[in-house]
Amino acid sequence: MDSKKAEKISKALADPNRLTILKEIKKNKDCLYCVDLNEKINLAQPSICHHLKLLIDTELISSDKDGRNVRYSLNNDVITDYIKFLEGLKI
Amino acid sequence: MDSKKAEKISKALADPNRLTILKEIKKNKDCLYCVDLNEKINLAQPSICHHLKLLIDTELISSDKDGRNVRYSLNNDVITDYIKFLEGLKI
DNA sequence: TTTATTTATTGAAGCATTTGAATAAATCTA
DNA sequence: TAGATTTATTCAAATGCTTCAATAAATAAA
Repeated sequence: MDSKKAEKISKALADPNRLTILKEIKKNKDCLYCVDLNEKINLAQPSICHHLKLLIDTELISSDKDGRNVRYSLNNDVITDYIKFLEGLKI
Repeated sequence: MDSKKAEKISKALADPNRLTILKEIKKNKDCLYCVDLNEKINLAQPSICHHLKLLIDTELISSDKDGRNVRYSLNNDVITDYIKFLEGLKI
């Protein structure tokens, strides 16, 4: 992973609501519908949608259309690559 | 490491110039003077100072006064803790 | 087909971050 | 001590990010 990608992922992780979304996805065993987040996060629906889009852009999560819902899941491998980048910063 | 701290570190890592500073510290074997950065980074001195302060605030780096210079060094343990937080996000 | 539900988009307000000029503070050197 | 060098601070402009109201689009249910 290059610096540009790491910068984008860092930016995606630099928001309390987006971290909450990631933790909720984990809590729901890698499967979460957008509508469930409206109950968990104190934000208007377009704001949640905006954060989800940002997480998808960085490929931290993926989306799967399921009827009129969308199911979100975590991309472990992207986090793993990001961790490798961070290990590379260490002395 | 709690979410609040992880969020701050993410924010600190979410800037190309700050990532460059960290990489330069590594390149200089965990020992870098501020004045050296002026040659490496295309920013005015107050801007570099601002970024360094931010990295110090998150404890990603430490500063040691050395005469009229300041020596910056990396805190591996904070990166390690941040990585542990990220591992905790994975499924 | 009509209505309800879920998600996405647009646009604007409010807030935070980045940047550098000006300047101050600290310390080294002559 | 006077001048040079290095780092820090203040403040304002420019830019970017977060948020939500309004609205659209897509699909399910009645």
